[in-house]
Amino acid sequence: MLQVTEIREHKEEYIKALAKRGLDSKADLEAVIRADEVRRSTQAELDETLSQSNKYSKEIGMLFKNGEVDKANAMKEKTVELKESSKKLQDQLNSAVEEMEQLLHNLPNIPHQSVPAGTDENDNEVVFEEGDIPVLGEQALPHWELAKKYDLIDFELGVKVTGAGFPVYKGKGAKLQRALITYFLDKNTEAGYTEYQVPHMVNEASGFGTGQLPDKEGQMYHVTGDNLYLIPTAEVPVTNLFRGDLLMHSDLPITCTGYTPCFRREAGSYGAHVRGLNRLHQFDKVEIVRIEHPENSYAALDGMVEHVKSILRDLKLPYRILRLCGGDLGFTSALTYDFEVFSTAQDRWLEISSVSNFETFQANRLKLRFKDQDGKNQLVHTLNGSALALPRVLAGILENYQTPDGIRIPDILVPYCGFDLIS
RNA sequence: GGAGGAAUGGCAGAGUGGUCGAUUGCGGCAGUCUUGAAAACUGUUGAGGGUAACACCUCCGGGGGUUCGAAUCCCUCUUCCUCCGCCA
Repeated sequence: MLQVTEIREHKEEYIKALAKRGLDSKADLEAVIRADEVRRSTQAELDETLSQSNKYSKEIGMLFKNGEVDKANAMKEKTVELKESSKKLQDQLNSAVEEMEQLLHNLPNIPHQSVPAGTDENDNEVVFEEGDIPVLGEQALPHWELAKKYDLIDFELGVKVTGAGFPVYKGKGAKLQRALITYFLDKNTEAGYTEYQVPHMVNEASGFGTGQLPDKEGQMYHVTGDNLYLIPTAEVPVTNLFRGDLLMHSDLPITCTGYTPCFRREAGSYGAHVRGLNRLHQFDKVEIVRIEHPENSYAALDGMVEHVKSILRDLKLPYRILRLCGGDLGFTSALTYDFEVFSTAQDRWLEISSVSNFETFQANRLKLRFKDQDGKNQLVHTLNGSALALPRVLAGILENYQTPDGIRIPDILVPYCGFDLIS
């Protein structure tokens, strides 16, 4: 959520920046400023009324104490009118605040200056590319066929038990999955991230805190009986661990990692691009989250990018990094780098990580602040990234590591798997 | 699920209708002492709105009510604790 004071001070810059998202925000921003003006003037009027009635109350108290009952009762009558007008002003204030918040909830984050303008994924900027794309023979198969051939994943069983998009991992497929999770967590904790195991369902306040609600209501599974949401990413429960906190500057940075399954409804997309592991309703992901001093957040973002790079180097997978354009940038993000692995048998890039700086956008909703060196309370910057999302990494490994003898296991994973070939 | 108790500032913990936004301790910050640090001592220190700065207003788990006046009384919701029941 954007901050009103910032909108007031930087209206023109904000309009320009939001235009990179293809958003004409002039009317909305001005409406926010207007609602805020109404809010402030109503508040001032209300304060004045309350101040007057507080004064009367104190005097009445004194009069009673001195036994001047008649005078006190006379003064009571004076407060009647004040009470009525303060009630009316309170109602006016509430509706002004509500109107302002409604508008604010629907405004996305301000893109960082380095974010390129653009309308969709075609306008994303490739900023880095590394790793050799393997040359596979004619007989190379896409991962869903390899999964079937070696009996690693059973999509039909998932359909039977739950529905499409809920795969069942079996045997070496399940073991490889577990190996990846453990390896990612080890890698992240070695880099200083503290491991957390968090709930897989969250309440409404948490969904709001990280920005999934009300914006993406329909994309989360909603447990209506208890009004809880299945998490779409560990970002939600992990970041919300700190909701409402007032930290000390010496507490920063806070760095967390956690493995969770992720649940996404993602309705309305079918066809070749969502086959196999490409898009699922339930998938596994290891997430990293950082809570940073505003001055350090972009250095931290670079650090996260380097960290994810090192994982992909370990796995020896060919990948590239994109800087998302305004049109493809998530609602809450100021700057996002997407990592994509090249899936050789499908001849396409698959997104396996998304690393973002949210600046104060989430912190403002979370009321997550810290006391800075001058003793002032400031909003923190929050960041997160996947390190990594499992299914497409698995797809990349299956496809890129396939040989006529079977699927080789990347060296780094062999100790975690206990085997080096799937045949 | 049943029966009781509780929720107060970053934390701990007083306060049961009228200078209470709240005693005190810890923590934080500043200073004295010290080569420096620790200890000790002194001072300072809740949050939000508002203002050029004051003033002023709001906030004692959330919401509602009683009253001229509520941390304090009433209703309601949530959460936590104790006991009982059920259970991996």
